Amino acid sequence: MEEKEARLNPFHRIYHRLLDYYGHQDWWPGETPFEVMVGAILTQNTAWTNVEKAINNLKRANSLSADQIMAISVEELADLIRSAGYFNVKARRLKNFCDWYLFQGGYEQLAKWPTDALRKSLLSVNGIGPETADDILLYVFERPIFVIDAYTRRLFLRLGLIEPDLGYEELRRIFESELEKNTQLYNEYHALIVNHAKSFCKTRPVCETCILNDHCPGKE
DNA sequence: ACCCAGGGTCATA
DNA sequence: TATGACCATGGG
Repeated sequence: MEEKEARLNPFHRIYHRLLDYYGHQDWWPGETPFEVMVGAILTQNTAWTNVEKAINNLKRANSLSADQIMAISVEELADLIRSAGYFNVKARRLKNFCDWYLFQGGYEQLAKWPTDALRKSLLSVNGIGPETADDILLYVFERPIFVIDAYTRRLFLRLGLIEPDLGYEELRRIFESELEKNTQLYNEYHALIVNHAKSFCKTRPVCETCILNDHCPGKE
């Protein structure tokens, strides 16, 4: 390994290895900010492929807007997002979110908010927890917030870089203090972690930590 | 048939 | 504050 890489802390080193291996991810998938926000709610504990179908249904029904989601019944909405799982819960969550979103004046108004206030307000919506809020803050409002998900936790635990029993906010604080506060960096990093988790033992002939850790047990 | 997926809420102790 | 039950589809 080059001398340059050796100077980086582990959190930077893993980032560069992932980026070298998988390349630029161009996240979040979605054509509009609103679509990204809907996707963030629909993908809660759910495979993305199931979310894509739900979003396509909403598009085909001309319902992928806050106004339309508020206009149709919760049953109708649940039917459209059926493939995303938890459809009754998520239909209510989408309505809760759209109600909040419209009341706050939509994207242009929300974009003016300071990050702390915006995060608190997002978390006040029933159905939006820390990870969903941070997806929206990072990928829609382009704030330097590091998203912690189950993959991040698992990977860095296996790499021996974090303790097992840290809470969401504690982990976020660690990542945000180990890395410079940079929206593009956090955007790419989270996307790389998710991509890595999906492909490490399926399409790639390596175990999860092989390409990231010089002492990976899977390397024999 | 089983396991997991880009979580979050609510009831209970 | 800390667990556990619950939500539910679709692919491996």
